[in-house]
Amino acid sequence: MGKPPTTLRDIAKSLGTSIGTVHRALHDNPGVSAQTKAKVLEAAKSLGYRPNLAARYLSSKKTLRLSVNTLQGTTSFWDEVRAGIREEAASILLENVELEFRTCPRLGEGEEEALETAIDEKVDGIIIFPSRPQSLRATIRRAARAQIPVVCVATDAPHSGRLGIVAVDTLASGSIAGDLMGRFLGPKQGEVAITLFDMAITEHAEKYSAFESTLRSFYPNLRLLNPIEDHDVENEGYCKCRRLFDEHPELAGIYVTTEASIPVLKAACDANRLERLTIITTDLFPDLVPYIRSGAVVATIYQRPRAQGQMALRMLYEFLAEGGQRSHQVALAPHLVMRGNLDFFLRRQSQESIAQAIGETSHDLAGDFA
Amino acid sequence: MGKPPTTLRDIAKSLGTSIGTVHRALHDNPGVSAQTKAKVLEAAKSLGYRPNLAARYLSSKKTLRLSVNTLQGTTSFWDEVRAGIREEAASILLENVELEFRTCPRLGEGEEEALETAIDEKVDGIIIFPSRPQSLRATIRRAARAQIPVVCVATDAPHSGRLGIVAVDTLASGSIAGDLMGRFLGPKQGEVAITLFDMAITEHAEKYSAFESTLRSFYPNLRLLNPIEDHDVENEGYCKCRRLFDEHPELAGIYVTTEASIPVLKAACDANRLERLTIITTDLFPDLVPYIRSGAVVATIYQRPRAQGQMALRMLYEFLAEGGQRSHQVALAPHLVMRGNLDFFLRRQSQESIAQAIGETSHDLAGDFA
DNA sequence: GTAAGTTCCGTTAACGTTTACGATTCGGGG
DNA sequence: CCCCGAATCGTAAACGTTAACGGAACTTAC
Repeated sequence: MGKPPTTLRDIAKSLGTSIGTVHRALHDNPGVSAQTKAKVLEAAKSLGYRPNLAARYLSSKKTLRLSVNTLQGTTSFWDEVRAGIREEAASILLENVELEFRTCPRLGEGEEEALETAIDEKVDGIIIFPSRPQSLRATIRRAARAQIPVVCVATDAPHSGRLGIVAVDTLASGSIAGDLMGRFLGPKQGEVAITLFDMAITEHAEKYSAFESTLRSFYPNLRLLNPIEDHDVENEGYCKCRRLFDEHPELAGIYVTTEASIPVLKAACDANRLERLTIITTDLFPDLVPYIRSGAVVATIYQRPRAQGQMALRMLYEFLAEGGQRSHQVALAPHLVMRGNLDFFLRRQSQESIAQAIGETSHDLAGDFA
Repeated sequence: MGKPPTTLRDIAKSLGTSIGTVHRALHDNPGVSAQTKAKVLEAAKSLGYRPNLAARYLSSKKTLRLSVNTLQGTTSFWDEVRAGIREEAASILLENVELEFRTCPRLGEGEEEALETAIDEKVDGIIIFPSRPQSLRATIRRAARAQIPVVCVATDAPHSGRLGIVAVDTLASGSIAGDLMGRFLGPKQGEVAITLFDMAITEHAEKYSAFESTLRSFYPNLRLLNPIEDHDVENEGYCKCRRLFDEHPELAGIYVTTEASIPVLKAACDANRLERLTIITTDLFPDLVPYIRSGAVVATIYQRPRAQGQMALRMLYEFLAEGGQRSHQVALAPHLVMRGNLDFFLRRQSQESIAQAIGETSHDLAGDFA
């Protein structure tokens, strides 16, 4: 418990060599024979050496450059993600991170190029939203080979060699939506629909599957229609939903998983179905607020963009700082927003943007500590 | 942007004095005249001096001793809180915190003494659950006067000079419960009950008020009965509920805010009312699981004990490390657990306890955050 | 056989802060 | 006048790591 930690000097003394050699060996810098290097590594392990980060930072003072490759976005989702990243970066005591934001204007537009320039400029780590996971896989691999850790946020890029992933738990999201839908609609027979971005994206397929399986096992009176894909194109979502409403005049509920929920709501409004539909949406942004307040949207599943950003930065930083042994799979629980607690979440968001406008992290007014 | 930060030496040079004097002045150590001290402080401010934490830690290597004064508890709630604290402490890169746990066996039993010994032993900071806020107020004041920051968790101790408070948002909890209750019960007339610990505790009174106001504004068909207080006494909760069920045979729903929800459920079971009641509970622990799985409890509002612990430790540490300017009022959004997403939360908890049994911090599905 | 180049390794000065110790002044009591 | 203590300040050695430099040994090339 109270043993002083082993230092480079301890290792050097135990081997009868010098501090410089030990340092070179541990960082496989050139200038040390394979034999002594092996000895050093062994001694380090057996003595339980762990680098003193304070000393390291003090000595080298090199800052970590992190690239944040995300989306402009049509809602405030990605602004919140970036705010979370900034906030977490600011709360690091050793102030040794520098953020570089590379923001794509539209879905998939130039995301590969942005990632490539980040790699070429030799940043120390990358946080990325891989909107087209399969087309980015090769480039993420390239980063991994260049020893640049990549953390995915919101969407995973499987088999890409990425370091980790932060996202909302799809199972929890889909099944809470299913549970609520089932309870809200009651025991009558009925049809339920779901809209999503694209079944080819793992997260969306999983949400669908969780929603479907919850309905099937607990609410067999409800029949789930085939999923509607909108590919984040406003018109596509609107048109498909209009047709859906025409073809299914008895539709009882709809779960909108897509980021672009407004077109769906517009379609429901234009089809004069807003009142008779039980609508559950995803995320929270200004345009959605009136629908929630009026009760047209009974609930929305908030994906906690800020927490996603915070966790992503934290994961990356811990890895870079100490070779982080923490989990690299973070699945956040979604939040449920309804009329009653809507103000709580709005207050939060606005507090954040005010604080951001002031330029620093949020201050406290009620601190009566001397 | 790229300016090197100002150091003690910079201040000393600008005043033509020495580094030692500057240091003494900044820490109001004895041995420096009032005049030069003022000059140093002014120069420090005007040069924008901020201490280099890495150097400070490297040089002094004193560790922060933090006392964690919580409850044994009848559920796993407080175990989770402590796990969150431990986890967050372990993730601090400079490993300079030492935790001392002072755990009271029962509610309010010896909590004042525990706090006093923590103060007397001159710990650097305290995380506390003030189960009887008013009776602890004086002692917390004493800590504040002794320059020991105190962070309250789960319950606030107002006007006590405490540094900060971490808790679940009562407004969000109470009103989401109200919203769900209203939607679940539908448009029929009906009576709804609520149980809580004690209306004298701010948090519980606020939850009641939020629940009540949500019902009143959105679901006027539901009538809320007077709150039932159980004071965390098993028998009291059970008996009062039995009487409630006898006197209100048409009761439609009940919101159980108390930590001890099992007695209430037992009462409902013994009164043969489990199926006809819509029950919303609080928190998540093993004994509650079968009720949720069977559908007897439609939903439970999870207070995120782990996140509360994490945030509390973080708040305390940031204050001690850098004089933390962050907000000292953290209100967490509660999580909603239902049949569908129950497994997600159970997986989380069990993984945590496995990791804890192994002896270190959680290596997997790391947590909930912010 | 010397100059130059390699390969390996030891030494040392930083980094910014804390802390212990030494130096200087000034007043006053002997 | 000398000594002592108090008050105020300067100096220097740590803390553990990095990075640059220099030296020794040993090869290769002329």
